[in-house]
Amino acid sequence: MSTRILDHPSVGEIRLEAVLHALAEPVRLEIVRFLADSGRGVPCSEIELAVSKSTGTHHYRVLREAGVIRQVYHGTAKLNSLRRDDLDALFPGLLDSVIAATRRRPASEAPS
Amino acid sequence: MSTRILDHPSVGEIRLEAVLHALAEPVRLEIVRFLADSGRGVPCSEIELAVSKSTGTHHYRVLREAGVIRQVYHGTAKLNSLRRDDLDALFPGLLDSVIAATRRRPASEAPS
DNA sequence: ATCGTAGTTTGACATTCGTCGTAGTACGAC
DNA sequence: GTCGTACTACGACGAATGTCAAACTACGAT
Repeated sequence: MSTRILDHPSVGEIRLEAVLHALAEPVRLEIVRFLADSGRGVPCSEIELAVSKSTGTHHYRVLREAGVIRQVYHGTAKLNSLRRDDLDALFPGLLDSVIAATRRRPASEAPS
Repeated sequence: MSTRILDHPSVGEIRLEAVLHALAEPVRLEIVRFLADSGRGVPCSEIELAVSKSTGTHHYRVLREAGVIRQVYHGTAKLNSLRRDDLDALFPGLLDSVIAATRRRPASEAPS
């Protein structure tokens, strides 16, 4: 059998450092931006990343273990969504400001 | 002679990932919290950190190179201050939410 | 039962990171 | 000048991180 249920940190277990660390990476920031835009559970396969599949899996896990996203299985797909409510309650304004900044500067960009 | 003038990124050079990475570390977060509380140029020696002096220097540099703090020499002391204005302009709400969260959970803490 | 799709796990690797001690530089005071 | 204070620079070290390919598991459909 499988561990089809994924471990998520409870709200009380979410640490600021872990969240910031999770967000401080271009690939993961791209995932967060995408999830913020599409609002609902998105399968990993729908988000095109510039890295291999296993690296993608790794980044999703970092985000989940930091408490940034929620992942639930739905058949063979794994639906990802932002934990907006929890993060907003813990760190009001944090996610909003990061997402807003990410939208202004599309992904990763070179300074002028 | 000396390089008594320190390089700071211009506002346009500040990258979100670098700022988040700089903030995603307990010692650096402690420095930021301290600077936010005391408002003005604070010498490194005034902030007691749980690491050696050379490690402290390293963390100050990471913060400066990410654009989070400004450092200016004043005699032999190096005065540190938050780049609140620049960060607020670039990422409105980000610094505020991080500082607020840091104040709620003193430094680094274990989940319940 | 077979196949394909979706995602994971396991090693491996190079890079970055946080840490330290030691030696060094810059400046003010004496 | 000499001394002390404040901070830096240089290795060095182990730990963590991002990356990949290859082999694997889980599920749905045929």
